Amino acid sequence: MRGNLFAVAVDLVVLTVRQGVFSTLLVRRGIPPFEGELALPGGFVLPHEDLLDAATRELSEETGLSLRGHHLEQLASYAAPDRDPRGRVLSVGHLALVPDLPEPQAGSDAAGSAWHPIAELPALAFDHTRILADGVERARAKLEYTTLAATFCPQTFTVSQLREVYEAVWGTTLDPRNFQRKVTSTPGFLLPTARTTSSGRGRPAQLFRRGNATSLHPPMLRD
Amino acid sequence: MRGNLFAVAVDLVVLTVRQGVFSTLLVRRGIPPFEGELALPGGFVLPHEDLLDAATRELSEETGLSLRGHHLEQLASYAAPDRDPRGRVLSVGHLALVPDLPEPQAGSDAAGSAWHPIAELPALAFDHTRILADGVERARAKLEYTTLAATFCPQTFTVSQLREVYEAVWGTTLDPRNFQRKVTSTPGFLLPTARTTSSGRGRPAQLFRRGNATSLHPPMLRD
DNA sequence: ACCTATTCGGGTCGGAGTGACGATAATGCG
DNA sequence: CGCATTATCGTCACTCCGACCCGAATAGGT
Repeated sequence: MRGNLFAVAVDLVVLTVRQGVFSTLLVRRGIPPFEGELALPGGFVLPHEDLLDAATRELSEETGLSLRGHHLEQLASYAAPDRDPRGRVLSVGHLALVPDLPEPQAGSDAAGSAWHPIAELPALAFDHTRILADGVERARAKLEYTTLAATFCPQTFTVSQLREVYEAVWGTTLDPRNFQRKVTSTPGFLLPTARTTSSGRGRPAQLFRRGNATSLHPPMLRD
Repeated sequence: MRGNLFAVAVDLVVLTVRQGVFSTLLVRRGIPPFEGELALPGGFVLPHEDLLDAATRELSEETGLSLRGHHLEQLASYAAPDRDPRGRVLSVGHLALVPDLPEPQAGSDAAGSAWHPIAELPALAFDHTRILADGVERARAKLEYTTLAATFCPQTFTVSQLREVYEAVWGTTLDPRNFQRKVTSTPGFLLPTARTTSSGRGRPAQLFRRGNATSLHPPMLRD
């Protein structure tokens, strides 16, 4: 085997919708390079570790958040020769879609971590701005033809909450009646439960659970 | 930087349609491990090389084929700890879609290379069967909502040739009249030229060139 | 108790897109 | 010349979507 060796890292684009705002999780770097700057959570893969395991572990170490039961997929790999001043580092970007989680805790290599709205993003370390943009675009596209929007919702949720997820992620507004017809007529998207949304004004809404369906045919149209 | 170093390789899923048969390019390995077995073309990334450059170079070295002007995109990374008996190797899979190219030539590290129909695939070295399956599925999905089917065609082609691409890749049959209506009514998919398909039986067909459109809204439906 | 704002959710209507399929045009072949 | 073959246009019914109306069910104010 030739001797051209790389360090391999994983970086995570963790997306959520909190209080109607499409947001991502960023850490403030506690060590060089880019010390003190914002970056995606992530770190180096261990010698006998798989990529998804490394992503889960690094997120837990840096923010205290667990991805158990949540959506996690590989995004793409980034390996420009000069993307890391320390040397040749290939980073495998990952995308996680989670419901509104608790506030993150500071951990190893990170001076702190917090949720940031996608709409008002600061500059990030390394090429993380590009990785984040790719993750956001992947998430926006996947809402069109999959049922992944429900992964942004709590375990039971209303049609309106699901609609607000689409509106937050896409930055659009959707007609509530047409949206309701679309999602309730898709078999396996929503499982009905007892209606108990006494909170808020207006007529109480029925609560649903995620169904088994994963794809959406025909797709939901973005505007 | 921690000392957990990987060798990084690129592997290529090169897909084409030749004589109506959906096919891929495989090499017979000339060196261990898996010497003598079939594998995807690919090899290690050089110290200052980008991933797409490495993919283009490796394909040229192993088969003599050039990807200039053809579609090439990153597919996914594969990094299971035991995927290569030589040690820790991360491979970045790539997907290339090309028209009917000349027969490949044998090159470095390869005892020979040839086109193989997707429908009757032998077992491949490493985890290349999985990488190939991911590439094939990506290609099939992309024909639905992009105009990439035209990248399988020569520079000028008829609507029937384009339809045969869809039929070969999807393994289905499509109604010629509805297909014609769909592709000719999509702005920017096909650019008309002079009609000259005197070859073959039946009424001569108009020749088209690829247009500037990249996405297909609404998508082409697979069956 | 009543009205009103608000939200949920069922329904209608027209247009775009598609599948199924008929009809016509333009060639090669016997 | 007849006929098979292929390309291309056209028709019709159906589905799905966007725009919109209206009733149903609650909270809050008076």
